Amino acid sequence: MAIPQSDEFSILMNKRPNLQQCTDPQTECIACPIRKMALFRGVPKKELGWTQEFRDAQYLLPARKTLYREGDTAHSIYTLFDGWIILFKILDNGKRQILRFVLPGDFFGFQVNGTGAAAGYTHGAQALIESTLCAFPRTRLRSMMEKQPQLAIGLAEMGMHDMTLCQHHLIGTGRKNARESIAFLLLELFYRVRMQMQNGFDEATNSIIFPLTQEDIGDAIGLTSVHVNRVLKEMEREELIRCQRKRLTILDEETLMEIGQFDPGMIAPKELV
Amino acid sequence: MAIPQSDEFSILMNKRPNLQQCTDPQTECIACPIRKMALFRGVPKKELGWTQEFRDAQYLLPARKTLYREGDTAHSIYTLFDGWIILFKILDNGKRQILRFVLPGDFFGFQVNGTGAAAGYTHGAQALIESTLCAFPRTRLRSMMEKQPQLAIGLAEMGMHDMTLCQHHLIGTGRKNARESIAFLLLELFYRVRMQMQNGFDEATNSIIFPLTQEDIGDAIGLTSVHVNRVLKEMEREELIRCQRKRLTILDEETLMEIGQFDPGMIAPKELV
DNA sequence: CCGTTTTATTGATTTAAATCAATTAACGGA
DNA sequence: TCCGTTAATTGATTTAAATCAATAAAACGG
Repeated sequence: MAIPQSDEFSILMNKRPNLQQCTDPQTECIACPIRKMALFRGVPKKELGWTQEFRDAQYLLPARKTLYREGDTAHSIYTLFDGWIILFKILDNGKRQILRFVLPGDFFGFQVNGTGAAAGYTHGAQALIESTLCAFPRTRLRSMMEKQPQLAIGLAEMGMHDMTLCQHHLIGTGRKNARESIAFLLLELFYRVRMQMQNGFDEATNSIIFPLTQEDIGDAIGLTSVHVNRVLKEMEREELIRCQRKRLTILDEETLMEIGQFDPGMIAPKELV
Repeated sequence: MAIPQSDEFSILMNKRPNLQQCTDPQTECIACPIRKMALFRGVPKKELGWTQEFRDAQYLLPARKTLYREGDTAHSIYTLFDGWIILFKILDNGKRQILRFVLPGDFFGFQVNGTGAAAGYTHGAQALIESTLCAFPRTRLRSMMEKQPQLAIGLAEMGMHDMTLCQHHLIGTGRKNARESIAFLLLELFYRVRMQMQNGFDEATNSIIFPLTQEDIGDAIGLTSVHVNRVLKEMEREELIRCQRKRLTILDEETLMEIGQFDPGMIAPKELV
């Protein structure tokens, strides 16, 4: 299947040196296995033909590479097809705050400052592991939504879900101690990977792929990597978790949920009505 | 002008004992002065007639009263017409995290767990000062959006704006110290009140109405009221601000912006495209 | 496989903010 | 205007987490 190269494509490739176009895209939108949880969840299958037209192309972003930086001109919005991406912001003092962990099916890149051609991303985006992205030109987003109101509703619903996660992170950094906050984050990511990543979860060992460094964890919840390490080590000594070799194993889910005040329902996707 | 009492009205009045219906609503939706920044921003004026039909009624919520608690059945979504409301969550340990400050024109009450009749609010809502609300029955939200896609786009845009604020709060609690975090919050609220509240801003003194207690400030950014007090006092000694008698005066905006790493553009309402 | 660069780990010390504890000031209602 | 309650203020002390510092262990790129 050939995907036509739009104008946006060449722009995108110039501006995003780390991207490689997928020569053999894995799916058409209509058959997309993650569609049910993604932006197009509410869009009837027969309508998905035109989604394909809007879509720019599928791209591959290698592990640890930057997709865009804060302030970069925002040409595209993205759906993550496969992989793991972080959105973050660097402060004046050099510290980094991770704003969001993007997993397959999640939609990102729509938060910008300014409008039209002057729109610039409010945050940076970087891959933790090799990731496959579907890119949609921003310029067509509004007409897409006008053509298919379900899309706007879907966008609002996803926004609501992201908001819930952001608020829980806020609670974590604001009103929980390191142990509680880390327990919550580990469980959140564990449940999300289990739901969203085809190959991320290993049922036999109750473990997930976990590409975060201890510094990443710290930057997500406002701690130093040193302190994250101490807390993780203690949790390992208590046989609550095992966190090694880019794999996170949950050994005592119940206790961990109590510590983190975590309930899977809290992070389940929401419907608007 | 008589507003018909819907079924939802009686439900609402039973479930929300603090609410009083406005006998003389201040405006029809079509003439609403805050519409331009609210949910109906994008809706053409000639279409606003039906908004009126969807709207339940206008209500008055006295100062310091609770509108709803976390877990309460979610019958309505709200637009704040006038006043000041906080959305918050109480943790197991009794601590409170303020999630959002709602100012006139803001839309809230749509974050729920569960669907349909089982939907319950994920957070509590309480008035800081006497507030006037427009209530819309949740059950009609989807049909409203299908009738008027602009509404869904507007909702997505407002969600994006709220998300930006939430992310900035996350940065504040996660990666800023008390002084920086407080400076940012004061400026954010100062700018928002100036933009959103007709009577909130006094140009002569460069001050705003500021009904937060020092405990509220602390609960918003993850500090104790004792520490908030010390930082505020120091800022007053430095002639950066004056914060007394429910009024906040900004004396040295420039320095304060530097301390808080604040830029008004960061919190400006965003457009989706 | 090997040198290089990141990450993880652990100990010693410091510090920003919490906690504990009183007072004083302001506010709201009778 | 008085009284009871809530909010603000200030000092003394403790503590969770940061910082500083030094290896050890993994991961990576040829």
